[in-house]
Amino acid sequence: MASEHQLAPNEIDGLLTQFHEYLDKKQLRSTRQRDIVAKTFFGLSGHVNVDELLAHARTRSPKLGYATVYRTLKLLTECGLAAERRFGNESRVYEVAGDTAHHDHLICVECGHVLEFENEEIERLQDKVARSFGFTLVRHKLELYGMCPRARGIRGGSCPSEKLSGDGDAEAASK
Amino acid sequence: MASEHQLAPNEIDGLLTQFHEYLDKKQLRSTRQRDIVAKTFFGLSGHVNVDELLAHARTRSPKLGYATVYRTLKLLTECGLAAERRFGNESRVYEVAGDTAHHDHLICVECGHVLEFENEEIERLQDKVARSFGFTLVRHKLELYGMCPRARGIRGGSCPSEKLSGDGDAEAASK
DNA sequence: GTATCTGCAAATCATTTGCATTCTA
DNA sequence: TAGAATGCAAATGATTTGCAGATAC
Repeated sequence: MASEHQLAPNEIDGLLTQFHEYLDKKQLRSTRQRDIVAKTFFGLSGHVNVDELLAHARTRSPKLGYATVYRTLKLLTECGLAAERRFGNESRVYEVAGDTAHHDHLICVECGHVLEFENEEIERLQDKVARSFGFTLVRHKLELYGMCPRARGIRGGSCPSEKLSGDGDAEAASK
Repeated sequence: MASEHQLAPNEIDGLLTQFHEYLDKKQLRSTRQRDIVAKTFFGLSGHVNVDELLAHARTRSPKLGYATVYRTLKLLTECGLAAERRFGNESRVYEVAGDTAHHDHLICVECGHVLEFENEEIERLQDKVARSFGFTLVRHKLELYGMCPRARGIRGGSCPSEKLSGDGDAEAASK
């Protein structure tokens, strides 16, 4: 999918430690399942949906259920290690925190493929706007919806915008 | 709600005409219910959710059902007269098209109140980014989440950010 | 030991769909 | 009149919740 790099094992451990610290602080318990869900999540890249995460996590803990995954993702989101996203009408996907801070999304309205980009200047302006209203910016969500070059020409045809993203990954047929 | 102005009757009629043209073009039928839903929608300002819209529309057509409202909103969205939004985990709300073109949202993470803003410069940059990927920008969604001044000081207290927006409308207790 | 967590199944919520009936072109 | 739209109710899909048993502290 988009432009994410797998995290290195030591990075994963770092995030897991942060998770544990959060659990401690909130006097919640550190359990085998929570660790599995968290580590599995950190090990995945890009936009992770609940089904995917559950499937992967079940290789380590077969009886794991949706409820636990949802509950754990909620915790991860609370402590900032995961970020929820929703594109168009799709259902939720989650991203690992590290990525989160500084990238936004460019979505092809024809083929649905999602690219990621960063733009310091836009971020700066966002901050400025927020401050002008007296707000302290916590996070933001910017999604650009457009037509990729192919889609614009060949309306109705397939729209392999991923060919443009430089990470050659054929997931456009999804959904 | 945010900073919307009620549309004038002639503006509403204009939009309704556009809707009819779209229906024509698609060879769909113009019906009493569709008109009622559309006009009711155009007459509401700000972020309209389906329940609200249904409730209002039922004053004119009591047996109107959810299905029709959803189906009509889908049409309105297709032809660009409505825009779907989704903030955080809330369910969908719709905005009338006119508004849509050039404003984005600033949301207080404490009190949930939503302000609107416009920023030409950000728009320009968005366009630039999209073009740099070869995309033609169709629409965008920018949401800034932050803490309003009161919330930052008085954590846990109420967060009447609407007091700042200059349109003195007390809907913060919503949700 | 006790409060918290898990896993299951049942519940909920928003949205969509099937179908008999009603209406528009 | 034929094809499309409505309104109801039932279906769906995603997410949440209740609860009995398992587990962490």
